Amino acid sequence: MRDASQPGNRTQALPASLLEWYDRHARALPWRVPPEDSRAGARPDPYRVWLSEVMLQQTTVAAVKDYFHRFTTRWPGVADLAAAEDGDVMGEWAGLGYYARARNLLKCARTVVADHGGVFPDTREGLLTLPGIGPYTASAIAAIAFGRAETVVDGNVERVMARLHDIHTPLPAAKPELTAAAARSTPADRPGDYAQAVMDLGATICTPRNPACGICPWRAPCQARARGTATDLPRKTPKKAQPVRRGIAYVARRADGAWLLERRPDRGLLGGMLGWPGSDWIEGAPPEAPPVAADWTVLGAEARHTFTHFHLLLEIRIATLPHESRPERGEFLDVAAFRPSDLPTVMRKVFDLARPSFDAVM
DNA sequence: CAATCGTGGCG
DNA sequence: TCGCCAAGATT
Repeated sequence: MRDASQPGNRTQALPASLLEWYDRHARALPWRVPPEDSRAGARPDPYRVWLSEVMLQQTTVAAVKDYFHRFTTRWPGVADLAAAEDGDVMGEWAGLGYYARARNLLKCARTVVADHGGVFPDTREGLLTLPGIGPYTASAIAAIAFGRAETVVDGNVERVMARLHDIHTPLPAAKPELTAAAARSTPADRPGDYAQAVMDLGATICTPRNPACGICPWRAPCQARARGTATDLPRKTPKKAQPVRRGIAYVARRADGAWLLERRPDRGLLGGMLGWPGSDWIEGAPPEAPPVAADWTVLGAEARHTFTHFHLLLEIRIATLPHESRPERGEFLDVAAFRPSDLPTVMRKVFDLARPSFDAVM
């Protein structure tokens, strides 16, 4: 019997067995066409595929679902999104994280409308020219929305390939090797379903911890399972410890109830998002940085938050301001215009800690 | 290539 | 409590 995982085996037994599994176990998702419809030639809306793939970058399906529904309800097509106000899109994205994605989402929508007649390019190469669309997303859209036989490599595919072929090279150095392995088993038929099948497999069976090898459709050809190395793969280069940074956030309310907020610059951490005026976040003592001269009260509780590469401890100071107050930084948002849900999570934490103190007085 | 860039869940 | 992890892109 031949080993189906060996390169050079062109029987395509690997995609066939996985697609058979996918036909029975595909998860129903709002941006997805069911496998039976897909086999009949149906394809999903490229706009919805693009939006879902951008939202899913480094983000779980569970976290994305509500955001996807709100975005597609408010902006049903790419032209609707392209015409949206920046602040509305950033506010709708608030809480999902990696806010450069939202900035690039808008740039991309506007480019598609302005330079492509409102129609997404239907090739990987064409898609790669658009903001926020990298190697993974370009291949995913080309395969899923346009039926092109592109190789889709995300974290799931890397893990599945590392185990299937028992590859011990640590990531990210192993990336080319894993991509080559994935390319060898990408089928010309149903490439979009195949890509989603590998990702479903990685998300539900070939999981990072406690993989369910016993019920895996690829248990027979899997070399890591045969050698007992599955849970050790893929190997990764160790990452360094995260430092603690400290800062001060200033929460102020005017006598008429308006809140003092600030739009952050379009680059860097939380770029383009609404937030409370504050100091820089640094290791060591946080610098004073009040947006306006006032009688600032130090709040007892601090906001704690962990970002990708540091922990943050935010001291909170609050003040009520007179009508004639003219802050050096930030702008007043009246009660009707301020939605706490427009804030990124760290800023919403600050708000939740500070608000009771205002409720008591106002 | 390595660093930057969020958040929530889970063992 | 903590580290790891999730359908990565950009610089």
